[in-house]
Amino acid sequence: MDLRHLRYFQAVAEDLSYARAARRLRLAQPALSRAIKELEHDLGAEVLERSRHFVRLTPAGAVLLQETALLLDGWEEALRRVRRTASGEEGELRLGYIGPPTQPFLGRLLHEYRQRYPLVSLHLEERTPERVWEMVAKGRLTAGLTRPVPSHTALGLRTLVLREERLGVVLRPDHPLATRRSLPWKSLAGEPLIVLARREGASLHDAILAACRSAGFMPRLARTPSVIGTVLSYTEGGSGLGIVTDSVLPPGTTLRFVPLTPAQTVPLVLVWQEDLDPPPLQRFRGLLEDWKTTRQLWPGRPD
Amino acid sequence: MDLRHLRYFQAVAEDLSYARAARRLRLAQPALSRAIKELEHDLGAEVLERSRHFVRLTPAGAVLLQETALLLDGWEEALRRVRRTASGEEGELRLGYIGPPTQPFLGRLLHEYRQRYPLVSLHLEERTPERVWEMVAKGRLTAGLTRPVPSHTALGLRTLVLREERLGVVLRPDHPLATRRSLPWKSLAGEPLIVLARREGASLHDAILAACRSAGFMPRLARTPSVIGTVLSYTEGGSGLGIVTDSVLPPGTTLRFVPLTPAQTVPLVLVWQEDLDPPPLQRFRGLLEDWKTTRQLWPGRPD
DNA sequence: CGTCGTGATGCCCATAGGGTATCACGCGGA
DNA sequence: TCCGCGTGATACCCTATGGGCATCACGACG
Repeated sequence: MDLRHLRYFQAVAEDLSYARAARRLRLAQPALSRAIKELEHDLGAEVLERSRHFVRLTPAGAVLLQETALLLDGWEEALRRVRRTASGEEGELRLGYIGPPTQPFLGRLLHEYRQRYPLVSLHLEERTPERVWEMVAKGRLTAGLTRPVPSHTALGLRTLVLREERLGVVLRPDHPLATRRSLPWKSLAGEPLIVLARREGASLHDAILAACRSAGFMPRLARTPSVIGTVLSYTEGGSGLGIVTDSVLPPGTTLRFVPLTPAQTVPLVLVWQEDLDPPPLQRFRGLLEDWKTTRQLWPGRPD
Repeated sequence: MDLRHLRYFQAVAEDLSYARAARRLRLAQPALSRAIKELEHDLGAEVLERSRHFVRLTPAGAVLLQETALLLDGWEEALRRVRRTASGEEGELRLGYIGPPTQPFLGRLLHEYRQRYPLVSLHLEERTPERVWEMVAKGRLTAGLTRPVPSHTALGLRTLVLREERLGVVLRPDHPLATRRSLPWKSLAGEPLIVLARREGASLHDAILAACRSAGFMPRLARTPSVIGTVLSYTEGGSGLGIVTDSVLPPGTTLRFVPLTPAQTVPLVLVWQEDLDPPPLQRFRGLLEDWKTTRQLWPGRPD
C-alpha cells in the first residue's frame, strides 16, 4: 500500500465514478479497479460500494477519504518545507558578531536578508572576536562576523575576508594634526594612546602593538577601555590619541580619523565550519559577497 | 515518490548507515542507495550527506525526517481508524426508539453496547413510533426501535422482530378480576377504557380497536392520554381499564396485568434501511439478536 | 600493508502495474 | 420493444520498476 493507492482512491471517491476518475488520472479504468481492490485487500475492509450504476463510500471509505486528504495535503506541505529548507529559504542562522566594526552595515544587511528569506529564524549574539570564533568552532553558532583568531583551531574553519580595515588615529578636530591625510606610526612615540583592551580583541590590540614595534618604539598605553565608544570618548575628552580601525567612527561625529603609515590593517571576516554549511548560511554568504562587490557594506569608505 | 521511499529514508536516517538500515529492512544495500537517490532526485534536494565513513543528515534531511515520522505515524493511526470504522468499533449510531416498551432493556442494552464499542458515538432520539419509522426511512436515523408502520414506504426498509407483545388490561389489585389469568376481549364491552392516543402510536391503538371489533363490540374510550404513564395513573385512580402491552408495567407496581384472549399482539421491531447498514448497526443488531436468544431483553416475561 | 566495512555502480531478472480487448448489465431514447 | 451507450469487472499481455548479486573505490584499523 502506498501513496499511489491513496491518490487513486481519493480520485474515485471524489468523482464517485471509476471511469471519470480514470480519465482524470490519465489512466485506463481497469488499472483503477485493480488498485482499489488492492487497497481494500491491504486494509482488510471495503471502502467503496459499487454497483454497475453508482459508486458510493462505505463508512470506512468516508473515514479513509478524510484521512487521505489530510495525509496528502500534509505531505505536500512537508515537501514544500523540505525544499525550502534545502534552498535556504527556511531554517536557522545563528550569527555571532562583534559590534563596532559591523555596525556600519549589519542592521541594513540583516534587514535585507530577512526580506529575502523571511522564514529563516535569525539568532544574533554579540561577543568579543575570540568568543565568536570559538563559538563557531564549537558549532554553537552557524557563522560569525569577527576578527581572525589564527591560534585557535583553524582546522575545519573557513573564512571570507570582507575588508581589510586600516588602522589610524582618532583626533579632535582642533588637534594640530587633524588635517593630515596620514601620519607615520612613529609620530605616536611617547604619546598617550587609547587602545581597546586586549581581552576585547587580541588581534586588534596586537596589530597595534606590532605596528608600533615595527616603527621602533614602545607604545605608551594611557587607557585600555573595553568598549570602542569609550576609546572615542577618552579621545574627545583629551586623554590621549585613540587608535582604531577606520570603520568605527559614528556618522556625524566631529572626531577626525587619520590613517597611519605604513598601512596596517586588521581584517573583518565571516567564519564558518567548512563541513557545516547549511543553506541559510550559503544564502547569507551570497548576500555578503554581493554587497561586498557592490560596495554596500561600507558606503563611502575605501576598501 | 511513495511511502516506500519515506520508510527507507527514515531507516537510514535513524541508523545513519545504509548497511545497517538495509539489514534492518531485510534488503540488499544497493537497493537502499538507489531508493535514497530517487528520493533526492524527486525532492530536488540532498537529504543525506554521505562519505564512505559516515552518513549524516543535511538540514533538509533533518526536516524530512521529522515530517516523515509525523506522516508515517499519522498514517498508521489513520489505518487503525479506517479498520475500526469498518469493523464497527468506531463510528456513529443514531438510534430512534419509543420509550415505554423499550424501557425494560434499553438502558442495560446501551450500557453493554458502549462497553463493547466505546468509540461509537451514540445518538438517541425518543419519538412516536410513526416518527421513528419515518426518520429511519429518510436516513435521519441509522435505525429505530419501534412498531411497524406498514403503510409507510416499506420499500428498502428491513425489520427485525424483537418480540410480539401481548395486549392486556391493567387492573388495580382490588379489582374483582385482578386475580384472573386471562380475560376475553368481550368482557371489556361497555367498560370505560384508557388507551394511548392514536397520534402517539397508531399500530397499538388500531390493534386494540381491531381486537374489540373482532370480539363484536365498539370500545368505549374513556380517556386517550398521550403518555403510557398516564394510562396507568388513570387506571390506578379508578377512571377505567387501561389497555397496554405487557412490557410497560414498571417493576414494583401494585397494578396487575391480565392478558386478553384471543391473544392480540403488537410487535416491537428494529428497523433500518436495507442498503444502509453501517458496521456499528451490524454490531448493534448482533447484540440485540444475542440478547433476544438469551432472553435478556425482557427477563422473566414470556415471548 | 593487507583486511574489513563502507556506499556506489553495473547488470540481470521477477514482477508489479499499466494497457487493450472484452464481458455483463441497466438505463434511455428511438 | 430493442438497440446503443456507459458502467465496473475480468483476462491477458507487456514493459519498466525495484530488488539481488557481484564488484569497485576508498579510508580506517590492526
